[in-house]
Amino acid sequence: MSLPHAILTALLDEDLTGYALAKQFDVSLGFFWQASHQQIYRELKGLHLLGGVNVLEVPQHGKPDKRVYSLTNQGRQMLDSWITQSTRHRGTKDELFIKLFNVGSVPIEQVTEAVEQRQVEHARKLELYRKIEARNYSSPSTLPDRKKGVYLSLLAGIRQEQTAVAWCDDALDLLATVKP
Amino acid sequence: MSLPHAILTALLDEDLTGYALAKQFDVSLGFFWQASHQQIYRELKGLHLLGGVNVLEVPQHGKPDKRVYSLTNQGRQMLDSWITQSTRHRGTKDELFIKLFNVGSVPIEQVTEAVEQRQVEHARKLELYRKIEARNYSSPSTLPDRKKGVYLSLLAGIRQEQTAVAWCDDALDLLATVKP
DNA sequence: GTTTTATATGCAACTATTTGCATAAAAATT
DNA sequence: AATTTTTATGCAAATAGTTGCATATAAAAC
Repeated sequence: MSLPHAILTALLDEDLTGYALAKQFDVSLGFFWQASHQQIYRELKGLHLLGGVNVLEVPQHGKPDKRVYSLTNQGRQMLDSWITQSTRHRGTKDELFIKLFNVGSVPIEQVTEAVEQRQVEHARKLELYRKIEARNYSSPSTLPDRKKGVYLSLLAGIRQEQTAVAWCDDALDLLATVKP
Repeated sequence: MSLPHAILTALLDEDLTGYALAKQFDVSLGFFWQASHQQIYRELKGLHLLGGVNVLEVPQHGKPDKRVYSLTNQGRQMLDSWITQSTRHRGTKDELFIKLFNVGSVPIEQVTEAVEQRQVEHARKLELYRKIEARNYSSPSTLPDRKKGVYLSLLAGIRQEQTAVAWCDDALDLLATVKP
């Protein structure tokens, strides 16, 4: 039930094609709610049927016609009423912890390797988030209201990744004491 | 592809019925990989077909027969080979951030409320984790190898929740500056 | 005494998500 | 000149996960 609203949210600031939405998801909202282009195209169709978005078909030569989607008033209302509904929280779902639960029963090197790889991923993401922060949110005290939520999301991402990187360090230390 | 391995992992230390597995998931592995009892019963059937688990049918009066599952050598091998496979990392998927991306376009009270509720959830989980820590992991330096991974998972949980609770504080501060 | 909770299993239907495939041309790179 | 990437759309199938239902008893709480 969230993807449609994520799409409507992405359309708040600009009109976008399905393709552009997918790209957008890769660099901002997608940090917190990923979606493939197939999913997005499917949902856009659904949202159009429900009247949440308008389509403007822009003919192109050779390529398939561009379909530029924009938010309707009804789409805005959908967001408004969705916001009031209870936010459901999915717990963590992470294979890495299942692997950790196997420590002592399986070869330790593989688990250690998994944690090392994970640390690299977290470090990369942290670096990326920090770059975005430096570029767009260097003075958070003067942010316009419209950007405060996005900034807070980024901040959550940064702290999550920091915590994760630090935990990987400690985990690797303790895993090093496990007999093979 | 993870739930079967989560189940095999839970069977490492003790034989369990589907029902007991579901309960187990609610208090340990399930902090990091939740599953409903319907899912678990379904997967157990599949694992039995694949030879990963044995079943012992224990007749009972009135209630349906108890089916106690135990790990087979093949099940152990499944875990061994799964451990070597690359760990895939699902990014965050959290509605709350979609709501935050709406700040400035929707009534702010609702978003604030969502963050407040979330903070309560995180605080509750943190408290629970700490209790478990105090009860079972008070001296992490003398832990047997078999428990080190579980402890590290718990530690990750604790740090995640701490980070989240603190972030909620800061988020509420900034959201308080948004005009309604 | 009645209601609720815990034990114990499972099917069926629905919703959500992922993966694989398919097309087609412009633009950029090698 | 040839290859790769980017733009742009979408179907179909498979996998995963949720929700609703169904059954049935014992034990505990009210």
